[in-house]
Amino acid sequence: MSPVAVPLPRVPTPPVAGSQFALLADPLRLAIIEALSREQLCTCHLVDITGARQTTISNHLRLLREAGVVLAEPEGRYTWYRLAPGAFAEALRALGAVVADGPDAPRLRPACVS
Amino acid sequence: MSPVAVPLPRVPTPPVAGSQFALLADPLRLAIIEALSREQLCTCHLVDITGARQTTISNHLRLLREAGVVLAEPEGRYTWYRLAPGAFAEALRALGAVVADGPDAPRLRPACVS
DNA sequence: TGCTGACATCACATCACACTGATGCGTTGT
DNA sequence: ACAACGCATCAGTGTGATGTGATGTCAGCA
Repeated sequence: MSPVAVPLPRVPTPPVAGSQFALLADPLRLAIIEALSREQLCTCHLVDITGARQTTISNHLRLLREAGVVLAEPEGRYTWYRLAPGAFAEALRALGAVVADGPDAPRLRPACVS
Repeated sequence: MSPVAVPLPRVPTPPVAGSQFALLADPLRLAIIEALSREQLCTCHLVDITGARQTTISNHLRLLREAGVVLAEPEGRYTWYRLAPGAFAEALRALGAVVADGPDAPRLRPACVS
């Protein structure tokens, strides 16, 4: 590590979008998110649906909770989970800006006059 | 459980969507993708823009190429890169199905009668 | 009051991924 | 023909993330 050396912001993208994509990248987490987008569920339901172990589900739910994309509502012995309102809106916006189903992007600059 | 134990498809999501999210999850790759969504570029441009090393950029471009989301067009000494048409459309569809900015999802089943 | 069930937390092992340096290849220019 | 350049590939390394088992906590019930 250099002593000063700020981590270097690479491109004008809200960094939260990248971390939201990371949340969606794991297949088990994506299954959890999709299930929660259809109905509120508690942990044991997700264990049944996905076939993963309770500890694994709980770990992923903690990540999703800390990222603010799911909300936990303890109710007696159970804990109901649901998607937070506006969850992944940032990722959707960033992805929409990229997909751009128009014609090919132009070549704005000459080849490598660094 | 069946004795043969097939790898167990977890949820009816095209698995390609998950891997597309994985491509978007890395901040450097996201920077490359966003840059290519605005204009076609060759490797050296991406080295300039991102500040990463040429080898690193080349590695990421290979991943993006193999995933079919960017197209390479060699032209003499240079290689122009651009986003493939319809790249990340699968991810956009999957994400759109999840975001659902309506009211909260319902509780369709009782708590944990596994 | 003691047991069971739902869920969270912790420590650990494993594994995949990203970065790097060295090297090779094809093209351009002199 | 040789050098410089753009770019790809390869092998090595370190780090972070994921799954797992053990354990702890709290609520409900007999």
